[in-house]
Amino acid sequence: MSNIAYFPKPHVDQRPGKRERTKTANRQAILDAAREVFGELGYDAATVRDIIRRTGLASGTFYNYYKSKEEVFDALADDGARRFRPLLREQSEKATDFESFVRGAILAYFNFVATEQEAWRINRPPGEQIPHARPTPEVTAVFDEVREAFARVLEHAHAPPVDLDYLTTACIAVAREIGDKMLERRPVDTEGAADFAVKLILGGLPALPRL
Amino acid sequence: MSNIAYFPKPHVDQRPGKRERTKTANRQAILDAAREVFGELGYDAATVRDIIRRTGLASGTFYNYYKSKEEVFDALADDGARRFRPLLREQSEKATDFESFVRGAILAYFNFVATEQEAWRINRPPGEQIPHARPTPEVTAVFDEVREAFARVLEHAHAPPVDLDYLTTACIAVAREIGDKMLERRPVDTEGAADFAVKLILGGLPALPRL
DNA sequence: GAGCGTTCGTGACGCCCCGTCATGATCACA
DNA sequence: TGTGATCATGACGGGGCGTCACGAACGCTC
Repeated sequence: MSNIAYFPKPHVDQRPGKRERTKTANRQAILDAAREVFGELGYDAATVRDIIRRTGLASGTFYNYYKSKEEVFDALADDGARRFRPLLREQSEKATDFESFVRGAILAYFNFVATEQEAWRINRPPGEQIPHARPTPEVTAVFDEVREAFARVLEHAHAPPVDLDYLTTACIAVAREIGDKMLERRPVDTEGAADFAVKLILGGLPALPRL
Repeated sequence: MSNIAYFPKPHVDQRPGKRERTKTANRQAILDAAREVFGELGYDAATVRDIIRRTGLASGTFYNYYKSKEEVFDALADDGARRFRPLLREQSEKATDFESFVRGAILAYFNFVATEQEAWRINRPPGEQIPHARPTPEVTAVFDEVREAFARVLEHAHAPPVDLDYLTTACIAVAREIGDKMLERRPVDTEGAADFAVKLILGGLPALPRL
C-alpha cells in the first residue's frame, strides 16, 4: 500500500513526540499506582516495589521519575493541592465578604475531600496513619492563597489587623481535622460540618487579639 | 568475709528484683534512644538499628520490648500524653468556668510542648516530617478528658448543647497547629499564642450551631 | 529510509535493614 | 547449691533498597 498523498502528516506535529507521551504516561501510572497502594496497604507498609509492580514497569524505572516513596507521596499531595487550588480561587473571587468566602472555601474543601476519599481511600486498614502533608510547593501555595484571600477580604471590610499567620493556620487546622472527623461519620454530612467550622471561625474572628 | 548478721536483706524486699529492674531500664533506654534518633535523623530515616545501637544492646533485644519502629514511636507519643495528662487534669479541676479552663489547658499545653521541644527536638533537619500521633490509649484518653471537661463545664454553665466531638476536635486541632507555628517563631511566645487560640475558641463557642 | 546520537526502560547486583531463633548467661526460687 | 525460667545475644535468611551497564526505541539529519 502506498501512502503517497494519503493525509501526509504535517512536519510540525502539534502532539508531543512519543518519548514525551510515554514519559508523562509513566509518571501518571506511577502516581495512580501509588494512590492505590497507599490506600490498600497504608503508607508505612507500602514499598516502592509494591507501587512499581502494579504498573508493570521495571523497578529501575521508578527511580527515573521519583527518588523515593516519600517523594511520590509528596507528589500525590502536590497533585491534590493543585486540583483543589482552582476551586479555592473560584470561591475567593466570587466572595463578597468574609463570611461568604470562609463558607464557600470550607464547603468546597469538604466536598473535595469527600470526593477524593471515595476515589482512592477505598479500604484502608483502620488505625493506619498517613503522614501529615509536607509543605510541597502546591500545598504551600494553597496556604498562601488562603492567607492572601484573608488579607484582601479583611482589609476591604476595614477589619482590625490580626495575626494572619495564626489565623490561616487555625482555619486550615480546623478545616482539616473537622473534615477528617466528618469522613468518619455516616452519612457524610459536608453541609453540617461546614456549618460548624464556619460558625466557629466567624464567631471567633471579632474576638481575636489585634496587632 | 562472712556476711553473717551483716544487715541481712529481709526476705520480702520492697524493691523489685534485678530482672524487673533491668527490664524497665532497657525499655526506658530504648525509648530515650528513640527520642534522640527521631530528633536527629527524622522519623523516616531512622532505623531500628540506629535506635538499638545507641543503647549498646543487641539488635534482638529491641524486639523483646517493641515490635517495630512504629510501635516505639507510638510509645513515645503515649509517654508524652501520659505526662501531659496530670497537667490537663489540674486545669480542669481548678477551672471555675469555660474560659478559665480553656485558657489554662491551652497555656499548659503550649508550655508543655515548648519544654519538650527543648528537651528532644534538638536539631531536626528542616522539612522533616513527624507522623501525626496515632490514637494510642493515652492520646485517646487526653482527647476524652478534654471532651468530658467540656461537657461538664458547659453543662454547669447551662450552655446550649453543641456537637462535642466536633468541638473537641476543633480545639485540639487549633492548639496543635498554633502550637507548632508558635515553636517556629523566635522568641517562643506561649502567652501570645495561647491568647490567640483562646480568644478564637471562646469567641466561636456562642456562635456554634446547637443540636 | 538509512545512519547516528540520545534518551530511557530494564533487571541483575551489592548493600543494608528487617525480624527470628538457637544458644548461653543470669536470675528467682527452692 | 541446684533447677527451671527468663531474657540478652548476634548470626542468619529474606527481602527491599538504589545503582548501573546494557540494549532497544526514538528523534533528527541527510
